[in-house]
This record gives sequence, C-alpha cells and structure tokens, in this order.
Amino acid sequence: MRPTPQTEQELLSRAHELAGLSLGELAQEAGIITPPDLKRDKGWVGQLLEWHLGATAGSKPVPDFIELGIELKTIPIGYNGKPLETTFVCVAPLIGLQGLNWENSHIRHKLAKVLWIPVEGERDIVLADRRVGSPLLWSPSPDEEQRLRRDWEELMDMIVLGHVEKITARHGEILQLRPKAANSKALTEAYGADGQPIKTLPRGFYLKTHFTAELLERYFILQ
DNA sequence: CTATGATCATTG
DNA sequence: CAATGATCATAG
Repeated sequence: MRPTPQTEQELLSRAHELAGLSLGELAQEAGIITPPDLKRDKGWVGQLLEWHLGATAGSKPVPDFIELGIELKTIPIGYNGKPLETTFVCVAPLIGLQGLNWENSHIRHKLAKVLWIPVEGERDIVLADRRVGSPLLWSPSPDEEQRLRRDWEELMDMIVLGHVEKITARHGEILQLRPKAANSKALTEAYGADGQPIKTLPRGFYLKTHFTAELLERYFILQ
C-alpha cells in the first residue's frame, strides 16, 4: 500500500486526488485484479481505497488511521445520489455490559471522525467502471450525536434486559441492530429474558441510509 | 469464535 | 423497489 499520511491535510488531499477515478484504474495501480462483481468480494472496494490512502489498521480493532484517529468508510451511491446500502459500524456487545455507557462505547469512538468516500454502487455499472466521488471528513454534530446516543441507549437497554431477539432493524431512528455473521449458524452468547445465557446471532450496529444520505446532502449543500 | 471490509437477495 | 435479515472473504 501507499505510505501512511502523516496529517489530516495530507490524507484529505490524497483522498481528493482519487475523486473521479474508476475502480479499475485504482486496481491497476495497486496491482490488484478487479473481480467480476462483489458477490464474493464484498469488502473489495473498501480494501482498495485503504490501499490507496495508506490505511494501517488491517483487521485490528482500531481506527484505520491510528495517528489521526480517523475511520475510513466507503459508501455505495445510486443514480439518485443517495446511499444504496446501510453502513456497518461495529459489532454490538451482548454480554459483560456492566459499566458500559455511551461515553465509553466502541461505537462512539468509531464514529468520532469518519472519512466518507462515496463510490458509484449501481449493480448495472461494471465494477471496474464505477467512479470514486469526493471525500467528506465528518464528525457528528451535537444533534447527530444525541440521536445516535438515544438509539444506542434504547438498543442496549433491550440487550441488557435479555430482549436482544425482540430487536428488529426497525428499532432506532438512525442506528439499527442487525445480524453480522458469516451465516445463520454462527452463534454467540447473550442474555436471555430470564437473565440466563442464550446463544444468538452476533449483531452489528448499522447507520440507516436516510441518515448517511443526510450527511452527504449537508456536505454538498455547503459546497 | 471475533475482528476487519461490506453487499447480497428475499420479502413486504 | 427499498429495507430487513442473511451472507461472503480473510486474518488471527
């Protein structure tokens, strides 16, 4: 991969240089073969951009740019300019929740500073021809953080009370809880309704598309 | 198994 | 046709 940027400015200017380029061009520069589609390579776009921007974390549970405290997220955009998919943030803790609060939560730290990179995502555009958009460095506004916190507390309350299996993707205004697993047979431990341990699907926190659409829109309005 | 990176594909 | 629930690849 390319060298790790040492400053926020350097990271941003490098991200701006990628705007307008196609994934095929970026893959060629990186010496990577572009897969026919993303069916078996769902994280390919994200990893390609990591390479070009010099992200360091790999699969470690830390921000992509440790020194800068910045998380990198690619986001697929449709013809209407809006996100085509929800955005996975992190896995939800289901046990050992004593002392856990919003302030010290994994998700708050993950979302503290995010470099969003929109990428054309319509499936009828050949993967190699999809273009990268302009980057957006975002931190939650006070209002956004409050909404995130409200949703997080509602969801975590249900988990603590042993109601994790009653939670659907409809809970939460901007944050949702959904399965995050290899398949439906991968189980992890959680609290049951009687406080007894149960086995259930691992869950992840995802940002709903209407929220990420707001972010991008707010940014473009400011341009 | 959990963490990283997410999108797929069925359904309402 | 958007959204929910399910799934894919890889590293450790």
